[in-house]
Amino acid sequence: MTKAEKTRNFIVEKTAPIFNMKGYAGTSLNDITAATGLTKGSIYGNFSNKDEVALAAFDYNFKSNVSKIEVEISKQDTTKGKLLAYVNIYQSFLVGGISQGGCPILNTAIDADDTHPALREKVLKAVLSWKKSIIKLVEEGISTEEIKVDNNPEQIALTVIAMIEGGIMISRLTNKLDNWNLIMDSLKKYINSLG
Amino acid sequence: MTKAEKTRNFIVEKTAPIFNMKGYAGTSLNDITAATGLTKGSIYGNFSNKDEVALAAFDYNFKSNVSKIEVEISKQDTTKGKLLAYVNIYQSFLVGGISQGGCPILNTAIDADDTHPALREKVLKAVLSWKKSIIKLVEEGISTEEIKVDNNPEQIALTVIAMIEGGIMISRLTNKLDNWNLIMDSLKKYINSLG
DNA sequence: TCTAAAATATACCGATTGGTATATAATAAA
DNA sequence: TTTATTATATACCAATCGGTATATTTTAGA
Repeated sequence: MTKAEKTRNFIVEKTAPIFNMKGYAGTSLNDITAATGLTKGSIYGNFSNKDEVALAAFDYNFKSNVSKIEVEISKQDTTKGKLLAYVNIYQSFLVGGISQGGCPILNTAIDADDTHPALREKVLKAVLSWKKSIIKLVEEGISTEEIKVDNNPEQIALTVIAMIEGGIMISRLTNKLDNWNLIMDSLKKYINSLG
Repeated sequence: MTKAEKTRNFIVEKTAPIFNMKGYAGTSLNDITAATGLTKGSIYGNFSNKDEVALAAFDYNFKSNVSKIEVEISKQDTTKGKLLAYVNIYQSFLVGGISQGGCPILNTAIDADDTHPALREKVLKAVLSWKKSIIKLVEEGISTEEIKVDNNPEQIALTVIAMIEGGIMISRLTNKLDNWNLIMDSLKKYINSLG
């Protein structure tokens, strides 16, 4: 890893939580230099513009998210167990957790939806990939007869994602873990009703 | 209504969709003057700063939301019917609808959560008031035995809100009404399972 | 219709925005 | 250790940011 690569990673790591909290328009180059201790010259020596930093920051936030999910999912050996694992993982977004500022998918989706096509495209792919992995999980559950055949895997995936992301929004806004627990209890009942 | 009051309302009406789409940091005073056709002098003659415009814009977005909800809810005479009415109302956020740019509660919650305490406080109150009105609805349903007694009204309220807001995020991002319909089908089943 | 008050427009302010040209410093190969 | 290259810092740019003092216009009451 060259010096530039190290610096690039360093910049991304330091700015990822800022972009997640303040959004694209709300994060200035001054924020970036302050968080890294570097100067503009160094930032622009490693990225061509603010957009590139923001895109790399989202990739970083999402990937560190995915890797944590894969670890937790692999610990479970049933489909329901794997689906329920999401609850614990995303709870970490509320109590400080992985990415400061809540779920990067939710934050970036809302931030970029009407303003930043390139960033929007990245979040879209992230959601579709999340959806796809849940669908795969459910289909495996159906084939092992753990999940009833009459279920629609895509509907399950979308419902799980909606409840988690909606739950994060409410619980972060109200700052009440109780709210999260109540919503996730509904999600657990939903998952348990599938088979 | 004085001239100033008219102008104030006019500014709020014209800027509300912009704040909803671009967020607080993403909306500039130039956006405000462009949308209204007025000058900075006129804006600052009616508002003391950008914050005040943003706060008024959220109030406007939320209130026009609430008034539409009240109309639709009052058309229904059962608790389940009233709860299901939310689905149709919030669907209008997807197809252009009331406020351009999606649900102002979701957008502003994500936008202001870590950045704008005053705006955050307003969204918080909006969500709590929404939650409260659903709880009231459910409690009425319990008293008329339409809803089973063993249900937790607060949990129902939080679950409904989470599914709607999560559903809006996904459906707006993917730009697929099918996704919304699938999530709302889950919500309908959930509501119908309550009694 | 005249006039005082209210409302809007003009012209400006310093600060900050994203970005760049160039000088300096650090790095790694010879 | 010298040197070419790479990487970072400095100093600057025009444009835009939110905001304001003041001039001009519009409004409404006498």
